[in-house]
Amino acid sequence: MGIADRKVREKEELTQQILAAAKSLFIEKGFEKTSIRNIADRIEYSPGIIYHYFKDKNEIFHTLHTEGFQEMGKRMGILAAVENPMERLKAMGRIYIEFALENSDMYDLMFIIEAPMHHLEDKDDDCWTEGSGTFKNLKHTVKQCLDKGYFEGHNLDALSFMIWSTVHGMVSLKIRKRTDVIELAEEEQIVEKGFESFLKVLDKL
Amino acid sequence: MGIADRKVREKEELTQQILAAAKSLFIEKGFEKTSIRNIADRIEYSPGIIYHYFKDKNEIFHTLHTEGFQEMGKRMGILAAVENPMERLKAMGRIYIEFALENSDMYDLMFIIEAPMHHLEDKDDDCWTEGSGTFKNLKHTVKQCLDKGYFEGHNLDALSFMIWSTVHGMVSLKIRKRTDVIELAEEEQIVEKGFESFLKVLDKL
DNA sequence: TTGGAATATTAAACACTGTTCAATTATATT
DNA sequence: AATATAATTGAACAGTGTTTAATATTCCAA
Repeated sequence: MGIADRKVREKEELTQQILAAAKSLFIEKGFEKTSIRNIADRIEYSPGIIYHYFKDKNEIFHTLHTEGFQEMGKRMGILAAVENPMERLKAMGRIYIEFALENSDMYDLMFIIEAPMHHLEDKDDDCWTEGSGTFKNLKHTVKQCLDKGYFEGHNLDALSFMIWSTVHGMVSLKIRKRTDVIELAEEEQIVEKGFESFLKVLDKL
Repeated sequence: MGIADRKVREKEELTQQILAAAKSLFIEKGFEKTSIRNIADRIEYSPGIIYHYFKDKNEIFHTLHTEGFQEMGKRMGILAAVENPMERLKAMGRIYIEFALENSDMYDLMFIIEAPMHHLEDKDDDCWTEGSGTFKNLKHTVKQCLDKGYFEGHNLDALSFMIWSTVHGMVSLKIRKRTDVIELAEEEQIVEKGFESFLKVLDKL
């Protein structure tokens, strides 16, 4: 059935074209300001066609969202090699920030943007399964730190959430441009500097 | 000049009506999904009138933004009474979180939303003057802590930014609904629990 | 090779959006 | 009461997401 195969391939190709166009437009103009017509223009098809490949605009976002978590998961993969949980925790933070700043559009999509969370609320999609998987990994590492005697007197859930919040807070303030107004000496490196402070804090715990 | 006075008063009244309607709609539906026609409907005027009171939709946002910082500044006012900088820092965090969760719409407007930062970039409006003022206050308190021997080995700017990021991260994850997907035992109180962890961390520094 | 079925794609339409502006209504002054 | 001024309107423009009937293309069997 070579023909059917080719058709599947062609359909897949257009799907990828739509996703690529949508992604680059989301980066350029943001989710809200990207229109279906914009996407259709870029791939040189009529707007209607998009609704034969995706239910609606949110589903396009949703698909990219999932891809984002997969990319992040891939990057976190190397952490398995790090034996010491404290070192792993620090490396996790570094990779997290690196990913966020290098793919700020994706990060925005994954952790900041408002649009389509309701999509994920009821259905347990792969998407936030990945997402909560990432958080579970963090918790796992924090747990190992606790077991080793670090972070004495801390609650696992609360501490894990706080750690996540710290790195998320830094990158999201940066991404949403709340750092350049704040009159800091080295605004450009503030996230890196902040992360160094974060590492120092971890060492003292 | 009683007539002119009344006219000014009436104009001011309609301005306030527009702002009140816009605010409540922003809370209900969010900034993007609130239309000028929605606002006009609520105050029972035609859409056009709004453009005689505000330059555009962004200016409405901008005005509310400023009000948000004023309200926050007011709340931070009581901190002047707290002598001990460490205690003041903790209280600051508590007030910040309290404000953010009680006025999540405003907080969203002030620190998360993307829309109209370009408005503030060139002009030095009262708005982010207030905003950076809040951060300057934080820095001032952190400085006093450093002077008292706390936070040894830390850089002022970096540590202040990290502290701000931690509280911002917690409330923004909550506001943008990234906490209810994460499968935590007590999701409802996670920000409070996280803040307790934060306080414990401060004590160990 | 051709006819018909299946599929892919389109263009037009619907109800919405922010914004502008000429026309209208209401108010104030002379 | 007539006129000047200010406030308000509603229609229009160009854009949005989405649906759908019509069209174009591709496929397979006769």
